[in-house]
Amino acid sequence: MPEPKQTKASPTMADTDIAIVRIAPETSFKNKAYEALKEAILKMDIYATPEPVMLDERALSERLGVSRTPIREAIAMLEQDGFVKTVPRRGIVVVRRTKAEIVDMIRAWAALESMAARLITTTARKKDISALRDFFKDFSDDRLPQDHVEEYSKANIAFHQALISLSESPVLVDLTNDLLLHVRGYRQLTIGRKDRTATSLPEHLGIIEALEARDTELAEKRARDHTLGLAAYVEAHGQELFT
Amino acid sequence: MPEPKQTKASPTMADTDIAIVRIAPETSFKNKAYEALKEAILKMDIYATPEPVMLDERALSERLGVSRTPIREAIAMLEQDGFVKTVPRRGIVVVRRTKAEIVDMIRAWAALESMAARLITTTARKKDISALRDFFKDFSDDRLPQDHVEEYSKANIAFHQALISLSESPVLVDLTNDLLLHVRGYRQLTIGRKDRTATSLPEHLGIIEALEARDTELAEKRARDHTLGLAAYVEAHGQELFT
DNA sequence: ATTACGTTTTTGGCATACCAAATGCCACGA
DNA sequence: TCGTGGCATTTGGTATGCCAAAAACGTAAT
Repeated sequence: MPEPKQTKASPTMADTDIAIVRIAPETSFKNKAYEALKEAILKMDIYATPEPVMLDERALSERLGVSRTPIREAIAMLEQDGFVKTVPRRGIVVVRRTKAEIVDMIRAWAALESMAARLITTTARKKDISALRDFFKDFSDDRLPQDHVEEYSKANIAFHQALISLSESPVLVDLTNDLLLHVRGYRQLTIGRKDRTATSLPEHLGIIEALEARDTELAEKRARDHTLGLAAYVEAHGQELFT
Repeated sequence: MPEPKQTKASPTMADTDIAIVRIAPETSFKNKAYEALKEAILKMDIYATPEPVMLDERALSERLGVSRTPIREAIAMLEQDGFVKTVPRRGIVVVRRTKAEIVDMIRAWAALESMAARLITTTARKKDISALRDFFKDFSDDRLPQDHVEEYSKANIAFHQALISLSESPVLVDLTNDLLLHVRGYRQLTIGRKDRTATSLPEHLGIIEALEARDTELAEKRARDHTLGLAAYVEAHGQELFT
């Protein structure tokens, strides 16, 4: 094995030469198809039509300009993610979550985020914690979140993702991101509701304060209760959305 | 190869006959390969050899008696699970987790389990909660867990899985099962350690008591702290295991 | 018109062939 | 001895073709 032996005083190749960046891995068609399909699925409003949304391998391979093989591998990956379900000899159906499933996911999210909050109180820098306020700097008493629901919704998601990231726990980050992807479609119509938006911002600030105070238990509790509140809200008011 | 074609059976078929159970879906080779490979990976001790463990598509397809196509689809799924990583033009490598990653996973597990405990206090039946003690009925002051580490380890895992199941939250169940699969390999050598085993059983009983008492906060705290204790233990003593 | 039944079409599952990049081996030459 | 270049091999990536199960369609009998 040609291991880079640093003591090798070879005249031909100095260790001090320009940085070679390992070239470009050039993602495979399989991964490209995966990304493309994932994005397409997340973009569409799955809960709009009553009939199940179906995918066709051959149609997809034609549209993406590749053969069925990488498409099928991408489908297999998406199925692992829980985005699609292929029924043998029937077709590939985009999975629709029930309200109960969404609520369940939000609860798991709450669990992970509260743990993130716990970790943050012991490891994150004050500067980074305080920076979380910036996500809401465009809102104030003069510019209420409930009057700019769409914009606030984006800031909201960005805040939560930044919060989790502060935990410096890749597992927590990845798991919550996955959950968020599933919840998001449903969420477009829920988190943005004015009635919840009003209480959202103060709760966020409360979480930040607890983090800054290094109050582990309080931060955990506030983070948990905030997201559990969303779960309860969806459970109570989600009926009008679908099913 | 000409398969013996089974001709369409009876001419008339009454709707009133026995319940047909949708036939057998007969899992595809793709899924069979997925299960087989997953089990094989979990069974082997990945942390035994210094060199990375590699898989070969063609060798696998030959051993399992199927073509490369379903094998590749199975590999794609395993990669989504994080069990393997395929490096283009290089090979498929079984992923080895670092101690830090294992600790991180255990923390996420703690988060999910504490949420499960929380839910259980509000929904589970007393009878089902109490039944959790049965997992440890073979242990007592006369038969200490630390004297039967292997056996206790199995009971331990079964207890945790049963606990999570009581939450009746499919998401929590699935997520923790996934995490457990990853931790398990590492875990064979950690959770079974005598020094931790001694304190494990009392903590479990403490969790059960809090659940029975419907003390949401206490149950959550005990469940969390118990598993976080394992994380701390691995972080402190896991060095001897690998890396 | 409706039902029964045979045919065609569609669709996912699987096998196979070929490609190109990465490696390894080995002969050749300084 | 050591490095160099090239050829054969290995390996994952992709394209294609065929198969059988199902659905879709069509047609004839009641």
